Formats: sequence, C-alpha cells, structure tokens
Amino acid sequence: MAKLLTNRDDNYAQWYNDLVTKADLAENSVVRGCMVIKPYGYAIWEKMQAQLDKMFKATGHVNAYFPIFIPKSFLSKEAKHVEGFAKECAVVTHYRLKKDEKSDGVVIDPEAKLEEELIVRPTSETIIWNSYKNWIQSYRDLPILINQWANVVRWEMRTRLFLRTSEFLWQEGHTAHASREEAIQETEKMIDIYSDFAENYMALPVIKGYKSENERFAGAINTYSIEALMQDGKSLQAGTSHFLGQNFAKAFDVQFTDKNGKLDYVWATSWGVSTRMIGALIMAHSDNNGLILPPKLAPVQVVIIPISKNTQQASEISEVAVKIKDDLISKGISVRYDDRENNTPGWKFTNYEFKGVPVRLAIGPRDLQNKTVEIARRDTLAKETIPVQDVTTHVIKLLDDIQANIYNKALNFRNDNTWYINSWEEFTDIIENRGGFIMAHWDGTVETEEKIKQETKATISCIPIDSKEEEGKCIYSGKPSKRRVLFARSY
RNA sequence: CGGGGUGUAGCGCAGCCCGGUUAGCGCAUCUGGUUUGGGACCAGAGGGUCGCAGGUUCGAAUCCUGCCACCCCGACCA
Repeated sequence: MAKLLTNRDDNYAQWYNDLVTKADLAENSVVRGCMVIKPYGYAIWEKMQAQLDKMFKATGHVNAYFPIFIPKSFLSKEAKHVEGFAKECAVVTHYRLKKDEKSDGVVIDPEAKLEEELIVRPTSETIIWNSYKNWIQSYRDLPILINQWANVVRWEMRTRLFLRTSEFLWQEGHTAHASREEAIQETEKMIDIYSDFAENYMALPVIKGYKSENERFAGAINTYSIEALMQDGKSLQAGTSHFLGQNFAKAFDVQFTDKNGKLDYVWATSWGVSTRMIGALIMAHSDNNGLILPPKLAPVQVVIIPISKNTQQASEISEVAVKIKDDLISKGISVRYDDRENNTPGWKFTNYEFKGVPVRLAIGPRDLQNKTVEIARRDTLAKETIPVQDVTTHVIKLLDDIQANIYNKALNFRNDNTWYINSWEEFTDIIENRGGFIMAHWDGTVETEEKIKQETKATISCIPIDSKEEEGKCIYSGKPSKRRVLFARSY
C-alpha cells in the first residue's frame, strides 16, 4: 500500500503539511506566503464562522465591514501600534498600470502615484476608530459592539499553511464603551466565548490567561488569550481578546459626554480568531491515518459506502442507503452517500478516514440479507454491525460520543504533558526532551522572560487566569514569585 | 538577509559523476473488460520548452558561466 502520510512521530512538521495538502484542505499559492483554501478546508471555516457568528450575535454584537485600505498616516497615530506592525505591512503606492512599450507586459504608470500611500490592513483598529469618532458623541451612543469578517495581510518571513500566512481570514470585533469596567468585562466575555467555542466545538481544551507585557498586542493595556497544546508538545495561541483602554480613543480623539455632562475618552476592546484555528484543529486531534475532525465542525459527518457484487444488488443497497441518508439529513446531520463506481469500497474507507469523516456506514450483501449496517467511528477506528432500524438513533449518539471522546483524549494528553516544576534543571530538561506545558514561577520581569527565551526558545504562553496564588521562587532568577505562569515552545 | 538543499509529465522520482538512437519508472488520467466486506486486476492509450539564458561540442537533461524560482533551518510574528 502506498504511503499517504509522513509518520507523525518521525517528522511532525511534514506530517502536518501532508495532511493539509493531501486531505484537500489547502495548498500553497503561486503568490509567496499565501494559500489557496480549497473547498473542504473552507467548509470547516464556514462551520466555525457560522457557530461563532451565532455566539457573537447572541451577546449583542452586529456585523459591519470596513475598508481593506488604511491611510498610512492612521497607522502612526498610536505609537505602540505602529511599532508592532510597521515591519510587516503591504503598501499600495499607485492606482494604475499601463502597457509597457518595450515588452508586451504592463508597468506601473508613474503618473498614477497616490498622494498618500494606502496600507493593506494588518488589523483594523485605526480605520475603525476613525469612523467611531464620528459615531460617538454621548454615552447614549455607547456601547458599540461591532464585528467584521475579513481578510488581513501581515507580510511574514516564513509561512506555514493555516498557521502563518501573509494573508489570512479572521473576524475582528471592535467595541467601544463608556466605562473601563464595562470594556474589561467585554474583553473577558469574548475570551470566554472563544474558550467555550474551542472546548465545545473544536473539542480543544484551552488555558485562558493574559499575556506578559512582552507578548501583548501592540496598543493594548491587557491581552487575554486561549492557549492549546498540540501533539508535538508545542503550544498554540488560538484566540485573543484585548482591553485597549483609552489608547485608540486618544489617538483618534474619540470623546463622549457622560451622564453627568462630563467629557471623557471612550474605552475600547478588540478580539479575534482566524483560520489559524483550522491548523490547531488538525494538529490537536489527527493521527497517522489522517485527519480526525470533531463532529460539530466536520463538513461531512457521516459517509455511506455501498458494497455490491452486481447491479441488481447495487440498486437494492441504494434503496436502503438513500432511506438512511434522508432520515439522517432530516435530523440535521450532514451525510454523503458515495456510490461512485470508479473507486472500490476499500479505497473509499481509507479515503474518508484520511479526510476525518467521523462516522462511516457500509452496506453490503450480508447487511442486505441480515437487515444490518456496519458502522465505524473515525476516532477509535472501532467497527460494529447494527440493525438498520437503529441506525439514526445510533448515529446521533455516536456523533456525541466522538465529540466527547476527542475532547477527553486531548484533555488527557494535555494533563499528561503539563509539568509543575520548580528548578531550572527540570525546566531545560522538559523543554529539550519532553515538550508540553510548563507551569513555573517567574519573577515578572521582561529581562528574565527574554533570557529564558534566548536560552530555551520557550516563551510565556500566558499567565493563566485561574492559577492560584502561591509563594515561590523564579526558576531562572530565584527571585520571589506569587504565582506560576505557563511556559512552552509555541507556534 | 545568513546557512543548507532542490528544479526532468498533474504528483513522486531515476537518469547527470563518465555527453551518443525515439528521456525512463511508479502513482494519477483516458478507453475496454473482469472486479468490489480495508487503497483491485488485465490489455491498450494520451501526456515532456529536462527551471531560464548563454557557452563548449559533430552531438548537452548530462560539462562550463550567469540568472531565476521553490523548499528546509535561523532572525520577525497570530
């Protein structure tokens, strides 16, 4: 049998790459650093979008759309913000091409130079706050709770499909509030939504926390994140929520009159998740047989494969299969009945396994005779034969089981790979030889964080929200520390 | 931008060191037939600017020079 996939334990990076391309999720584009998201991969994104959008709307948010181009001058209005993004911005300088006289191609028309260059958005705080300035006068105009689904561009040196590309898809929420407390509450509400989504839909256990000063979003007072552990022991930031304080309100002069008639700057938040989550989904659950997708995000939840010796049988099987399919669809389950004749059942088994379809039903002559169906689950590869009349109830239950099992498996993996350690020797040993999450004391200084990063490539993924206070000594400097923080090598 | 590597059919590769008929193999594709309970088999067919440009030579995928592209490792980052 031809090898489809690089072994996960031999070369994790190559395994991931093989999965993404061979499962038809995405491919590299001719444009360096950009990817083509193929229909199967995009379908996962659409499922994520649909669920998140529902959750945003349920908490009072509305969608809007702001331009992809940002005047260059906007970016420099918030000092930290420029510093964070200036190095990776694509810039539009002209608005017209013309035919080249010498060759057959086109050249930039030098006559068509823009008065002010436009930046392709790396994120939209500036262009949005420029609008909010006009929308907000009084506390009655607040809060503004807007989200946008968009693409952004950050010119990356090295890219990897889904995990880091120069252009990516995401949603960015941008909210404006009358008080500091309300804005902080919003920031926390959104990180809770992300965490809820990750755990209950992606089946991905996450650690909620906030970023150290070093890792914080450019322009934020505080950045919250959810951090997930991948199967190679590296952590991945799956979502962020920022409390922006009054930084952008001040930069764009957005003031409002409060209930007492006093003028004050508006409080802001922003939060986002991106197509990167698809990378997290893949790396957290999949195995050497291919993708493993949680039922709640799988584009196809059930595949039905007929096995027939002749056309007579084929039509009898088809009758049973279509009935099952229709019944499942009526219960809101997405089903594919694959009766193509150009591939054998064996080929289809392997193929759908590779693509991570959670449940497979097979119907052959034996089943026809016994009024049964073979049902197989992708997560454990277990098979059983059940009576036809039980299929729908069985599938519904099985999809829930699989969702829960994938989550528990990921949770157990994380628990088995989370280390509470107290010495530098242990720290370096685990980083070098084991990987995983390390909970350790840190003295709270940027210098120590930098030193640790330089010596081990480990960074502070986050300072977990629920980590309890305890006396300890910084593993690096030995200085006193009040709580453990989460260290890991990360994506 | 530093260090390493690779460009030959849609994909994966051999051939290059040591120049010599019509450039080959596996997968995929197409046609016909037999098959179908874990990647089926037989027969036939189509598909190539050998990364680009120049040079050496009677003759270049192969040797020489220059260029380009992509990949991996580092610096940057979600």
